[in-house]
Amino acid sequence: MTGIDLSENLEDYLETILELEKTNKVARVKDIAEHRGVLRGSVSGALKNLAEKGLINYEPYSFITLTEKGAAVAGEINRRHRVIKNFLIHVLQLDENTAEDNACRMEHAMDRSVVDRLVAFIQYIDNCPRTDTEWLEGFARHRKTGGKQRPDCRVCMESSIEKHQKDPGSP
Amino acid sequence: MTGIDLSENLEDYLETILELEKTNKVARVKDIAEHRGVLRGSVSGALKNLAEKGLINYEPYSFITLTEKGAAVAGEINRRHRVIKNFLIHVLQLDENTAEDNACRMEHAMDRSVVDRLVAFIQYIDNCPRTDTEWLEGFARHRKTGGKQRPDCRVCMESSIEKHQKDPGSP
DNA sequence: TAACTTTGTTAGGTAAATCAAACAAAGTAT
DNA sequence: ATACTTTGTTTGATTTACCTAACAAAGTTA
Repeated sequence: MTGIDLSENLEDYLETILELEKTNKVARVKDIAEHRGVLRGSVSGALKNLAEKGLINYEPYSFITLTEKGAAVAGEINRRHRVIKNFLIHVLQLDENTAEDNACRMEHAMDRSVVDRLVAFIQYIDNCPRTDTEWLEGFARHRKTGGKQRPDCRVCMESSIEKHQKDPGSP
Repeated sequence: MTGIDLSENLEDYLETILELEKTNKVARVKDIAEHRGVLRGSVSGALKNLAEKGLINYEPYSFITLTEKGAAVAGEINRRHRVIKNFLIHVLQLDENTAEDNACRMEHAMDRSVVDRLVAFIQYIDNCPRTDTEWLEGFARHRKTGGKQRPDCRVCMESSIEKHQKDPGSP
């Protein structure tokens, strides 16, 4: 889509550079190395590679910034990351760390089309009055009780209908 | 969990061998190579590796089978694959091919804990009368209309309540 | 059983990534 | 400005996974 086929590694480098740009204006080899848990020497090689592909502005010993093209690619990867993490935290109700770690890996494994569908799904959950906060709390309960203990479904659903009548726009 | 840390590649080899065992009783180098889209020479190397790790029964020129340990690992990977694919098809409503391709990649990227949570989520959807077939059809509609055109939510939910009254065990 | 085909192995080479460690450039401080 | 520290680069080795191509074993057929 963005017209570029990068290895997972290079994608991660781009994402790292994007984050460092956000906090520090520019990225430096040392910071990239720390962020990614590799040695500085390893970073230099990757940077040459990204520069050749026209994704970063880079001269030896210079600061590093994303080109327009690089920013587009990094933004797309970052979007995937955020969508997946959001799903893991707010729908699957996983903890922050697990969500972050898994999102980091999943973002390389999922097609754009799948991420888009996940966005639509989250949006549907957010808009349909069936799947409101009560429903999400129900999932937490379901997990904890192993799905054994079923609540009174009629009562549960009617309460959501009432809420939706009062404020059809909320959840 | 299974006490083994394999590369994505070796995981894929194991999974392939499991599938070939199912259809052909044993796996052969040629079939593995075809299945994975690599040359036979590449397979030999991987097999030595898996044999060293005690995951397959393998002597040069012999048939290949999974050891008990190998079958456990392959089974776990295969379970992930099935769960993810099931979610992609039945919840996100993606087509078979997209689901298969993405599941193949995602299975290496997701912790067991996340897959377990996904299982619980699917189970919750299957059991809660709010998220019945009608709700899933609603998602299809929501996507096609871009989420603009909202149905009458009260009517929609009441119809599900009624169905649930008649047959509380169905969805 | 001898010749041919298929299947499996080995050897040597390539491409990512990494590391360790020597080296060079830049930045800082006295 | 010189010495010291930090930061960045380079080189050579290692690992994983692949390929090509030559070779060897097994299976098939006449």
